Amino acid sequence: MANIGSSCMKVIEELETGREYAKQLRDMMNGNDEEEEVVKKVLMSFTNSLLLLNNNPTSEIDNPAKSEDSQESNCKTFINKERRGCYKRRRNSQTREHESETPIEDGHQWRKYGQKVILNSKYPRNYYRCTHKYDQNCQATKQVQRVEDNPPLHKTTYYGNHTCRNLINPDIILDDSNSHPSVLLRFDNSLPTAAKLQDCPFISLTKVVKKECKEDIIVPSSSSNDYILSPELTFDNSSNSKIHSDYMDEMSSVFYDSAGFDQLPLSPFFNFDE
DNA sequence: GCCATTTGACCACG
DNA sequence: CGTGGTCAAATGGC
Repeated sequence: MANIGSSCMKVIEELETGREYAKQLRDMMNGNDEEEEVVKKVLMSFTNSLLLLNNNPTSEIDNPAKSEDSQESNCKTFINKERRGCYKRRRNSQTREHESETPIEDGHQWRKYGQKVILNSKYPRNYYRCTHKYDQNCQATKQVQRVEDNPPLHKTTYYGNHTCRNLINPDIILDDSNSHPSVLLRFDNSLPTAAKLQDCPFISLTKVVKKECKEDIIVPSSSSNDYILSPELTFDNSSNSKIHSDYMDEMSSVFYDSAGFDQLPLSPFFNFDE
């Protein structure tokens, strides 16, 4: 686990950068009251976030019990090591389901993070997140559950869209012409599972992303249209500092909860009022 | 030692 | 309060 204190400092740095950008935008505004109002709100959100973080000194970070009551619930995961399972539960939008006799390979790398016995289900449900959750803030998750015995039938439910760019096999991850260009799923192919990638000709890609790419962050090309996070959000141009994943999780959850996906590439800002 | 998986704990939601 | 989704320490394979 990353050092919470230093991560916190990075978050603060990012927020300060965001606030500066918001100020610049405000200064560039000329006359449109509606736009100015939105920018003011954005500015206020950055300021409030900084205030909240600055009111939680590192001593409290190291001693979660002290600050428990003062934390917003969605900050607990970030601030508080000891309290697991605290998160913003996703909504049911942007799901896709697929059933097949074997668990399908969709060309992305997944990491299992949980397994749960489901009521009235014979088999446990397996939870996977994208391997690039932390290095590229890819929010895609999937759930795989065996639903039938004979013939074996596995139901895979996808949540969110991949924003990562490290495909195991780009040939099978093409496009979804009905929706956003970052939706990169197609179900009519199969590949070996991630665990069997030693045999896969695309193994070189998996080596690039070892350690879940904690070190090998790949900056998305600004000319490409198949990522949905604005680069302003993700990287500090001046310091070239790396993002902190937990903060980006929250940012992204705001995206997923409050915005339509077709708006995502356009807006580097969020509405924290929701 | 590194990394992915396992599994119990935790907490949001209905 | 029960269920399900996620976290993170423990564990095991390489």
